[in-house]
Amino acid sequence: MSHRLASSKPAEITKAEADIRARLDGQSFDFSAMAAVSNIYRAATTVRSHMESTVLAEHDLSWAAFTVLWVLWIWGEQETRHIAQETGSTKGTLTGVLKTLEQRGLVKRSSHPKDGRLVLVKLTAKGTKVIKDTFPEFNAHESLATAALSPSEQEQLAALLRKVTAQVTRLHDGRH
Amino acid sequence: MSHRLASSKPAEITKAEADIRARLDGQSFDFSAMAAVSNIYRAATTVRSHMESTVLAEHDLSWAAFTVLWVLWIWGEQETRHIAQETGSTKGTLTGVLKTLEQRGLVKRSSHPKDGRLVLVKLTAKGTKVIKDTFPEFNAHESLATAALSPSEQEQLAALLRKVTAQVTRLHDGRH
DNA sequence: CCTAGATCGTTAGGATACAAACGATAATTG
DNA sequence: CAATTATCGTTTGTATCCTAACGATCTAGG
Repeated sequence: MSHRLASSKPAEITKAEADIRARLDGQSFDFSAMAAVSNIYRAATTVRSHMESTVLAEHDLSWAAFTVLWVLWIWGEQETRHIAQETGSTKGTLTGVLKTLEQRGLVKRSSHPKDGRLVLVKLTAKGTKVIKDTFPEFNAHESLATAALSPSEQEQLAALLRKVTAQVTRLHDGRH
Repeated sequence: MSHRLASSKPAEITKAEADIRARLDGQSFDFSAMAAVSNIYRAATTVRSHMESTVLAEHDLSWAAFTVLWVLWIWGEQETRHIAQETGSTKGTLTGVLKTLEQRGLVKRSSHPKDGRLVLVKLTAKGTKVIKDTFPEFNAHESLATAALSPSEQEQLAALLRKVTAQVTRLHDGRH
């Protein structure tokens, strides 16, 4: 028996909950919060590793590299700091990803004409072709991944997750 | 402007969708699937990094280490392969985590009496104390993280995510 | 001006995780 | 019983990502 808290079988979830309550021995705790958080994490790693081993591996792209190309494709030339915000990675990580992408000729870096600290990044023709070829395939796998949900459930899921992200961000920023 | 697709403001989401549809230029694609997947990933990294920098840092535990202690605490002595399944990490990763935990005196490894290939792992008294102290704090932060959702929404979220995980797992295993 | 502080991208170092190869042990098969 | 096959945990090599320190550049205040 495995993945007990992540199981989709109600009986196993109930069993897991009972095991946990027994161990906590009367202490109160928030089971639904725990179930929500642990399933967020598990779903994320499962989906990501699936995408990496299927679509992204075929096109020789890491998750981070794909995300960068996608952002540049949708919103055009961007400052590095904005790419970092959009993709949710740090500046340091981005430096490495951009270096790789530039070596492969998929993006082009240039310095900002007005502000010498900034670096602008844009897709090359080759990079545009790569993301144009990759995205439909990626999106098709996203469709498959969420195929067990109705469209309205998918939107509901996204809405719930946005609330969680916003709440945690608020907690984190609020401490400073 | 940042995190446009992850925004909790409907206007920004609509704007992002319009940008994407414009770029795709008539190609059909599954927007709700994309929104669901990208928000799963963003919520996961946000929550994880929050937990690591608050609760887990105080107790000097990594996310993986915490998960291992938790599994051992709830379900008692386990074979290594079962811990790997429960925590969703690979055997190789687990070897490293267990080595660290054993050096710190939080877990104890022993060989299976009947099957020499297997390794059994259990909490020490010290390890039990650590997880007993850490979990309530961790769970309190899980509560905070999901505080923007009602209890029923939290359960709904977990249920939707379980479906996604199960679906992707099915896709992945089904290919062999 | 010009100096002090802020901001940006890069770099360096460390932590984490995975896949593949390996040795040891069990199970299976003839 | 012998030999092949399978399974388990560990090791090794690689890739990824983060934090912190750093140099370069811009901005404000005197």
